[in-house]
Amino acid sequence: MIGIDEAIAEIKSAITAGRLVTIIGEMEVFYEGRSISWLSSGERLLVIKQDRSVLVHRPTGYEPTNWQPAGSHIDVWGEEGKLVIVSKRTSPPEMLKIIITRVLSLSSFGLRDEGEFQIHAREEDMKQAIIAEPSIIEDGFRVVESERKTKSGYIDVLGVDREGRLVVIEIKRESADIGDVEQLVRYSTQIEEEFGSKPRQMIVAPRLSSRAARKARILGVEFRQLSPRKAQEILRRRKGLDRFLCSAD
Amino acid sequence: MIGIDEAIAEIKSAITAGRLVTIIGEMEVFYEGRSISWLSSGERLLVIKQDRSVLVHRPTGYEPTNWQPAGSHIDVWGEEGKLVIVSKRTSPPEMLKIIITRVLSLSSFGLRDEGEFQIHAREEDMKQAIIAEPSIIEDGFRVVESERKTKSGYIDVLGVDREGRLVVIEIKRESADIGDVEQLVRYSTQIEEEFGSKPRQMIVAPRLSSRAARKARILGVEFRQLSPRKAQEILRRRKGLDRFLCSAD
DNA sequence: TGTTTAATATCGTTA
DNA sequence: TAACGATGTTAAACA
Repeated sequence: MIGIDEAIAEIKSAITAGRLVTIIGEMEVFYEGRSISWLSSGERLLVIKQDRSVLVHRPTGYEPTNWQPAGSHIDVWGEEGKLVIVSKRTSPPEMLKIIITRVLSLSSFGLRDEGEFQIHAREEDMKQAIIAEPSIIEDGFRVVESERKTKSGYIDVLGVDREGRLVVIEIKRESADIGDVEQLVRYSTQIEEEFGSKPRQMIVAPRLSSRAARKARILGVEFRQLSPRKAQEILRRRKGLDRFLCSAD
Repeated sequence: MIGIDEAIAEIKSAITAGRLVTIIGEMEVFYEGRSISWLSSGERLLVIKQDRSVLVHRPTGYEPTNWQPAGSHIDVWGEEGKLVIVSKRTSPPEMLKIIITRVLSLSSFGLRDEGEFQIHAREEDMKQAIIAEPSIIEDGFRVVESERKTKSGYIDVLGVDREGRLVVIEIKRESADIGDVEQLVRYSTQIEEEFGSKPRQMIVAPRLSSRAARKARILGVEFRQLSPRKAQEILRRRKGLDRFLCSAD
C-alpha cells in the first residue's frame, strides 16, 4: 500500500520526465468521447507510457478496457483521499478519468528502446511475391503496375496475361469475403472505363468464403490460391537467388 | 536489477497461482504463427495476465508490438544467464518467444476485479433508439423486426412505412461507405425474394461518404441522418420518461 | 485534416 | 470450427 500524496508526486514527476508509469490498484474508470463508458471499482493495471498514452487493463483479456492514445494532456490530483488521473485530447474530443482508491504498486522507469521491428507474411509480402515471381499467377503473366489509383481506390496489382489481356488482382491475406469480390468488380469497372475493354478479375487469397465463391462465379471473378506463408517462402528463395547472382557477378 | 533465477521462480509461481505479472526489462521478442516477426533488444514492459494472455509493450504507442491471447500455454526457463518465456497456442498455431537479458522490475499480484463495464452510443444503441422512437425515421414508420435473418446476413431493422411498404434499414455508427450500401442492397434483394415486392432501402448513419451517396442515388437507397450521440440522448430521455410513468403508476 | 486500406486486427454471435 | 459483423477499432500511407 502506497500513500496517495506520495503517489501523486511520483506520477507527476514521472510524466514530466517522460518515464513509463505502471500502477496496480483499485480504480474506477469513466470515458466520454466517441462513446460513453463506465467501469465500476476493481483491481487493475494502469499504464501511462512515455508518449502519455494511457492503458487500463483488467486482470484478463488482450484488450485494454479503456485507453487514450499518445499526445493527450494528462492531469493528476488528489480528491477526498483518492488519486484522480484525467487524460484529454481534442481531436476527436475525448476524456478518460481514472479514480484510484488504493495503490498496491507503483513504478516508473525511463526506458530506452531503439530496437528494430520486422514483420513478414503480410498482404504486402504477397504482393511482392507476385512481382518477384509472376508465374505463380499463371504462365506468361506479367505485372504492369501495383497500387494503381482509380476513382474506386487502389488496385493491388494490375497485370497482363499471355494474350495481352489486362488482369486486375485483389490480394487478401485471409479468407476473401463477398465485399472483397465487390471491391474487385468496382476496380474492374474503372479499368474498363479507362481502357475500353473488360479486364480479367482475379482474387488472390488463401481461400474464398462460400458466399464469395458463389458471387465470384456469377460475376466472372477468378480465384488463385496463395497463402502469406507461401509468399514468404517465395521471397526468401528469391532473396537467396539474388545473393547467389550477385556473388556470381 | 533482479537476479534471473529469482525472477524465474517468481514468474513460475505467479503463473501457477493465476497472478498478474508485470516485468520491466531489456528483452528480444520473436513471433511465429499467422505471421512472422522479430523485435531486437530494447527496454519494454511485459505483462502476463491472470488468464495467461501475454502483452509486450514498447515505451510508446497504444498497441502492444507482440502478444498472445488468453489460454495459451506458457513455459519459463533460464538459458545462458537469460530469462526465456515462450507462449504457445494450437489454434491457430502460434508461438511467442521473449528473451529477457535484464530485469529492471518484476511484480505479481492476484487481482480481484468484479467491476461492471457499461458502454453506450454504439450501433446497438442507435437500433434501440429507432425501436423506442420510430418517428425519428419518419412519421408513421413502425418497426416490424430487428436482426431478421436472411441468406445474406442479419437485417438491422425491418419496418413498414405509413403506406404499408416494407423498409429495410442498415445502421452505421460512423460514415456509411459504398460497401454498406451494397450490403443493404443484398438484404433488400433477399426481402424482395421472400415477400415478392421491392422494399424501400434506407441507410441510417451520421453521414454518407460521397462515393456511397452516388451509389445510393443510383440504386434508390435512401439516407436518414442519425448520430450515436443523438440516439443516446433519445434513449436517456425515454428512460427518464419511463421512470416518470412508473412512479406515477 | 480527411480518406482509404491493412492488421498476427480482437471479440462476440451464430450456424 | 468457420463465417460474419461491430469496434471509442488503431495505425500508416496518401492526397
